[in-house]
Amino acid sequence: MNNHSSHTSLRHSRQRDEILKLLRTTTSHPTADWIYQEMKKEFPHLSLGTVYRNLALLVEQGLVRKLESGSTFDRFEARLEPHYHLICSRCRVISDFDMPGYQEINERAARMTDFKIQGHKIEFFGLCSTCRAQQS
Amino acid sequence: MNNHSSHTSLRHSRQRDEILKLLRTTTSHPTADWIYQEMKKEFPHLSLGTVYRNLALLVEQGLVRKLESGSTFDRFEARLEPHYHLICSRCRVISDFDMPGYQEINERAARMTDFKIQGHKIEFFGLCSTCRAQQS
DNA sequence: CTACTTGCAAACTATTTGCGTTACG
DNA sequence: CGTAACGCAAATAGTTTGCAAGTAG
Repeated sequence: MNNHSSHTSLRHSRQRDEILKLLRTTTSHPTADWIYQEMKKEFPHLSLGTVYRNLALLVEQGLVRKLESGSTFDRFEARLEPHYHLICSRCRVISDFDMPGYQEINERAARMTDFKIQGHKIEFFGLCSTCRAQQS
Repeated sequence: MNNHSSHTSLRHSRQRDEILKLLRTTTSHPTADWIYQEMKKEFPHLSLGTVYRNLALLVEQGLVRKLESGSTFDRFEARLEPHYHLICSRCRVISDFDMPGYQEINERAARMTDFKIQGHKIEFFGLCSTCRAQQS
C-alpha cells in the first residue's frame, strides 16, 4: 500500500517532520498559518512558503489530507481513517465525527449511478454544544 | 411564485435576474467567471464584481447555493432541494445526485453527538461514465 | 557531492471593495 | 427623486513560485 509515489523519494527535513508531528497531535484541523505561527517558536526563520510546500508534499504522499471546509482557507488533518466532520455554523469549529456505514453508503450510491464510486465525504453542520447553549 | 423577501427589500436589476435565470437553466454548477463570460454576450460592459456581488446577494436570499467543491474556485447552483454531488476525480465534472435518506442521516447523526444537527452535505468522488470508459 | 529543501520576496488567482455614475421603483 | 446596483479599478487574502543559499544522505 506504500511506495507507490511515482516521483522523488523524499529526503527528510526537520521542518516537514515537525509539521507532520504537529498535525498528528492536534485535533483542530489547523490552517497553514496556524502551523506556521506554532512552528515559529521553534524555527524563528521559518517561511510560510515552506509550510505550504511541505503540506502539499505530505498530501501527495497520502500522509495528510486537505479539507476545503467551507471557509476561505484550507485546513489539514493527519487522521487517515474514514471519518466525517461536524462544523459549527456559529463558531466554525470542526470536530471529527465517527459514524459507521462508510462502505454501505458507497455501495448504496454505486447502485444508483453509473459513476464508479471511489469514496465520499460528509460534512454535518449545526451547533456545537457550546454554541447550542448560548443560543440567543 | 414565492415572495419571501426577508430583510433588505431588494430592487431588481437585469443583471441579477439574468444570473438567476442562467443558474436555473444550467446543471453544470458554474463558476462566477463562467457566468460572467456567458453574460458578456448580452451585457458587454458587465463587470465581474457585479457577478460576485449578485451571487452573494442571491445566496443571502437563499435562492442560490455556493459549493466549495474542492477546486480553487467557488461554484454555484440554484437547485434548492436537498441533493448530493458526484465529482469526477479525473475530469472534475460535478453532477447532481439524488439519494433518498437525507433526514435519516441527519437523525442518525443527531443520536450520536451532542451537536445540534442542522443538515449535511455529501460529496461522492469517483469516475464519471465517460472517464470510466477511458480508464487506461 | 548532489539535488532536495529552505527562506525570502515577488507573483498569482479568486474574490472583495471604494468610488463615482446609472437606473429601478 | 432617493438609493440600490452598476462598471471600473485597485485592494485583499490565501497560496504558489523563482532563486540563491543551506543541508541531508
